[in-house]
Amino acid sequence: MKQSQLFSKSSKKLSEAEASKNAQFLIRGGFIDKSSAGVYTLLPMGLRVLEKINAIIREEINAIGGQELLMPTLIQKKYWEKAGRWDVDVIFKTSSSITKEDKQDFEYGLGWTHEEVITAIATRFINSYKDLPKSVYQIQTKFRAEARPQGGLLRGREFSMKDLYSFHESKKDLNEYYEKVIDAYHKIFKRLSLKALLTETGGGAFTTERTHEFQVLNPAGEDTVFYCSKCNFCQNQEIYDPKEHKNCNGQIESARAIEVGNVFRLGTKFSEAYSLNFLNKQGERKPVIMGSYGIGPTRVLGTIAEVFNDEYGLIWPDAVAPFNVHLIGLTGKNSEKIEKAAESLYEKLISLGIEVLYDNRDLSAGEKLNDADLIGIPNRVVISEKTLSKNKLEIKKRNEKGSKLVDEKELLAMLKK
RNA sequence: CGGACUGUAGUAUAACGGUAGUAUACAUCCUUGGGGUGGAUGCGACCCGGGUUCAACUCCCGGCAGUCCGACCA
Repeated sequence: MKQSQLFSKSSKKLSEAEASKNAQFLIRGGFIDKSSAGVYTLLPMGLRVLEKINAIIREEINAIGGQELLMPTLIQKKYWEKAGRWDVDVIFKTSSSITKEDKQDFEYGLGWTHEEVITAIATRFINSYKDLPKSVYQIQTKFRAEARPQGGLLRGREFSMKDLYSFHESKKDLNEYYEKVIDAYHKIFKRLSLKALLTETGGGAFTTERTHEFQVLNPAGEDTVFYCSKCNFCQNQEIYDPKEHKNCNGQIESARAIEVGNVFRLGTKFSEAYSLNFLNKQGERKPVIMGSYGIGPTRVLGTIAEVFNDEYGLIWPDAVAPFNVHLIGLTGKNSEKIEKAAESLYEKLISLGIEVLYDNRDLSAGEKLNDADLIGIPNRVVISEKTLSKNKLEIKKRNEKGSKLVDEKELLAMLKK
């Protein structure tokens, strides 16, 4: 991608009112654009990052047998009513009926979660113990009428969500799958370079049992967790009980944290509301036992931006960076020569399958270098009069201080790693 | 949803009851050429509705929108 052709531009200043770091850097860098409170456009570069996050999530969820599907966003009133979730604060409702005569049939709520829809669908396909277990997921935009969106991408009214639902014949089978999902989530967050603590918390309205969420320690988080510096003990403030920290002499500390994922044992709440039953081996009719598991990719994007940055801008981890290489031609007096060299390196990197953002704009060195810091691509490669005269290239890692002069061969070897 | 504050060029900001200023971005030109180079010219704005007034971007009321604090948060 040539930077001169990029749809977005970076900007130097942003309203001081925009408090969160992730919003500041993502908006300034041209990754997202704020449309209204809690509602954002993902600009081309932001979408590239999001798609990389999604790809990692898909790989790991597919690996535990999740099958991807896509449910509707417009969900009729009757679905919500069955489980008693039509009159909730967070639901966005269509403001008026489509036809005056047939009002009832045309009331919709925008999907803020999909337990009701997936359960209704499953009644068509799950009838026997032979049909179990099953698990399906989607990555879709969710809508929630949050009273106060805040923290940039951390809490929005419209956001993307990977929601996975599983169906089981027994509690035991659910519990086994629950552990598998926890494993998969650990892998996902590790690949995303996020240190996510498996945290015990309450079950909300679903269940009196404990459930789990994945929390990334960060001051921008809305939750407070208590965790042990030695063992895996970690509890949300909501349920924290120091007596439960046993067999370990580690110190308990508390910190703010961002919830990037959660796992729930739904039990039979929805299967009973929707008569999702199956016949077991003995021919007995039983409600299907369900689980639901969420990760918010846009919130993950915001979290990564919130965690990986310095005073100059973002520092993307390799796995999700919008590009691998930011190639900069510092054109000057000999601009033709430099442009030519940069252009040919650009073509070469592309032919090798390396994702490159090539800054071919006619700007001063300072502007280009500052922009590179703001955008935060992991490898910065500079071609200039100085490097050209030595027949070398300069490479600098965004997360390291010094730069190196190397020849093309060495550069390619470094990038292949 | 309660409380506080704020709405001015694409963006960020200033002043003023009477001609709306600056920076940046953008356009053209000159200059500079490894950390937002310097300069010239140009383009471009008072959230909406009502009220007070000779006159409202400015004061008052209502709406809408935003930010922050709190409550809420599968």
